[in-house]
Amino acid sequence: MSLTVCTWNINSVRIRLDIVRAALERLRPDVLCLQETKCQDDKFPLNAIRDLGFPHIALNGQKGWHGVATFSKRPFARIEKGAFCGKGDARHIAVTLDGAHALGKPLTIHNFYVPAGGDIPDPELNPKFAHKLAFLDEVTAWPALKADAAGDGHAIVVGDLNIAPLETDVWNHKQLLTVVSHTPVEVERLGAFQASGPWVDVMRRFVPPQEKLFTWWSYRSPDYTANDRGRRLDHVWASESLAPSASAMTVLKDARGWDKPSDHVPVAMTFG
DNA sequence: ATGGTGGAGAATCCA
Repeated sequence: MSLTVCTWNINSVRIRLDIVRAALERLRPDVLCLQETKCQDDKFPLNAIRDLGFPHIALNGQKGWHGVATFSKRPFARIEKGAFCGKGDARHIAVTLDGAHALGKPLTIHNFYVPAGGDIPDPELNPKFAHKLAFLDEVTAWPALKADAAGDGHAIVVGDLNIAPLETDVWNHKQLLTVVSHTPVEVERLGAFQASGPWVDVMRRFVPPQEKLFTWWSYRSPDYTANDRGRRLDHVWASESLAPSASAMTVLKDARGWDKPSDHVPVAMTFG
């Protein structure tokens, strides 16, 4: 008995239902967390998702951009939507499964879409970068999240965190030190967020920090396989109580080469 | 130093 959680920045859920189906057939998750759904809740393809075997659907969407959604084979005992930085941005949803599953305890899954931060890595010059840092600070200080990490149940943080923290999380560490997603100030903020749980970076239990590991390849390159210029922007963190149960991981790199791909690929983590 | 591509949704804005 096990439980698999998958996270994927889908970059528009409505135009990629076919590859959502394909990824589900490959990964067979119990829970799928999507980011960048780019879909208002009242326009969400609920029936298509139910037909894929996910009767329980939690939405936090908005028109045009951002948006997160979590689908589950098991019912939700609780759904919570965080609002950060005084904005109405749809960048978080948390669901709690009761203890009637393989892990035997209530499980809360936080699904995040952290602001990308624009192009200039200076909060004085670039309000988007300032927003990214402020968002991370607010999440780090969020009492509900810390309580989940330290609570009696299990907890997971997944999502597009838009930061590649390790040297091996980017194709060229030195070259990307000044590129938003890998700058020291962001990496420090992400580290503070991770330490606030504390949360365990379970992906790196399967691929050691000495080895490169990517989940995103830019659209702005004609061939994503050329020189493998990727970054690890998507993450799975587990509470300390849950981390030892992580038993398998798949980064579905093939998905970057599918028809009409997202620029991110799905990451599936099995527990138990 | 720049531009490269892709989605939303109606001109750019965002990634």
